[in-house]
Amino acid sequence: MIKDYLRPKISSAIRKSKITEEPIAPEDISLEKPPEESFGDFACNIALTLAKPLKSPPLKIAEAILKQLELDESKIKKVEIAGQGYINFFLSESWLYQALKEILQRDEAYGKTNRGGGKKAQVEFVSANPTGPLSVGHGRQAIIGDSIANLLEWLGYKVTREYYFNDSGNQMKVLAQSVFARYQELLGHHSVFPESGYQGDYIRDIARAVLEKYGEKLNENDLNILKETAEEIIFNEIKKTLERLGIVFDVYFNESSLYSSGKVQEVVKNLKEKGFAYEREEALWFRASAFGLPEDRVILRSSGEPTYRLPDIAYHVDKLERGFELIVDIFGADHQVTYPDVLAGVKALGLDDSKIKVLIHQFVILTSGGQKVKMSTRKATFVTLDQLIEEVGVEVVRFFYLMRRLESHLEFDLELAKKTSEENPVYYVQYAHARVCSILKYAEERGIKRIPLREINLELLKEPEEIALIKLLINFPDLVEASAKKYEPHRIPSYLQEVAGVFHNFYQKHRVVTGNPDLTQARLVLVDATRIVLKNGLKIIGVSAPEKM
RNA sequence: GCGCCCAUAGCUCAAUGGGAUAGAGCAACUGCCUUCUAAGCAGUAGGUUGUCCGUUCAAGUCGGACUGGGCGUGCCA
Repeated sequence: MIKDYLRPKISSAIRKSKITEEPIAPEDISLEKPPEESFGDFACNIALTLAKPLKSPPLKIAEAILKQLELDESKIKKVEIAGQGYINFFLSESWLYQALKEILQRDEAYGKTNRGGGKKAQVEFVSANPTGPLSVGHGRQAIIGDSIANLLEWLGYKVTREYYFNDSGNQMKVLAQSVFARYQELLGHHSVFPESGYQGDYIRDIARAVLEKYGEKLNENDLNILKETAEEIIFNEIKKTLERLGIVFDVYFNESSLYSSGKVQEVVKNLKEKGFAYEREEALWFRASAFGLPEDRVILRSSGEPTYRLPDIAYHVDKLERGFELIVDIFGADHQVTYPDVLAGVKALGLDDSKIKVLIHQFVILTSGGQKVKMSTRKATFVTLDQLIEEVGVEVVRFFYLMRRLESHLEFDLELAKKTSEENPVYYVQYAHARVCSILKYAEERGIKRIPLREINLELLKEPEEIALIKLLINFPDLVEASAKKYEPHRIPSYLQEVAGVFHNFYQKHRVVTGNPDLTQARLVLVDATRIVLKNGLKIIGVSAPEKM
């Protein structure tokens, strides 16, 4: 990549110019895309940032650096000082053509790097307890999580997708009671629906399934059977929904296994031994305050039952023990407060909490006719993810959720989603891919044989639209790496839209299959490269790349 | 009260470790299909980036105060 070439060059030019005593490390040199084409392909602001500490005008510094720059003309054709002291670099065409070739050579692997070095990473997401179908809220997390997992894979990590759930808590008890109440209703018995019970219709379906399987003989002592049946049915639904979205988890981790394996008990013991747990008012407290947190927290209630923090700590200890070098937790905004305790707990046990990266995404705000609706599984005031998929399709759902930053509060209206789905940018990108494929097919049908890459004269690609497209395409690996490192999957859809736009623009102005066979060959390379980038980009975000639309 | 997140075009959102003239899509308006897919292209219009201070050569981006919204703040998960 060109930045990897330029940074050391600039760094060494600074050293040679002797304008500063402290050397500037290559990675500290910022290279960005200038706002305008006439400013070149990369702009470096180092002279501006050095101006202050060196007490020297930026233009003078820039000139001093420029004098010492030794660049290969086959890579950089021109360097200019502009504005208040920017150093602007202009890529040479030969470099562009070389990079373009690389796209075709690497094909489906284009954009993949090995910076992760095959290290084990884990992404935990969704992790909804099986109390009801997934809602449009869960959908956001499911798609963000899956895409981040994809990105890490493209970065060269070996990724495990994991779903953590708890089927022994109070929620599941209430679920069983809710099913029992509906079961009684089916039998025509008088029943009292639990006050905080799950009101969704799916509970009635489960009750019917229970009735079919176990007959009329169940009573309130059989809550466990009801729970297990409900859990099985709901989990199957959840898995089906996820599969429809193309999401498959490697591990479903049950919290209760942390008790049966003794991990939870071990955490308690270790915390006590290290002096980070103490008893007060018959409860066991974790000394979170020792890690800069505002207050200590209860981990074992006076009743002897653990709070959620304890198994969460044990779970993360388990993750680390499984050898993950990178652990990504994706939570909704409601978990904001809990994770610092968990990280502190991990640290208290002498483990490396820096391997754990917690990503908090903001909620989906559900509206109906302009009115905000509070989404609640218990009250069944939610739109299911299945409903949404039904209405607008998997492609739109995935793209829709990914276009936004994690911090963005996503306002969601099913009616609006239906209406705007037809205008969804996902089709814009897919259409570009279909168009590309159609051109390649047309060329093939016309009997145009693709000749070996090394025999093609790419220098014929010199129209501004062609150069613009090449420059954008070769930026793909950089983009993938940046979005992976920063956990910002929304950059991918945004970039793909840009690629589609620049391609459409090129298409409009120039014919690919022309009377000039050499030019045709060169343009087919460009079109093929576009196909590869679009396809690979869509793959990362889990959207199909249709060859026809 | 306290903590975290957000506020950018009429609407939904972008803006790559502060960087040069804040960009797309939708909606509105004007053009472009005998030629590789018009689910497309070109163009017009739309903005004091919630308000006020501050830091900086440079602020949508960093800091502070305020306004409005979301989520939390439990020996519930």
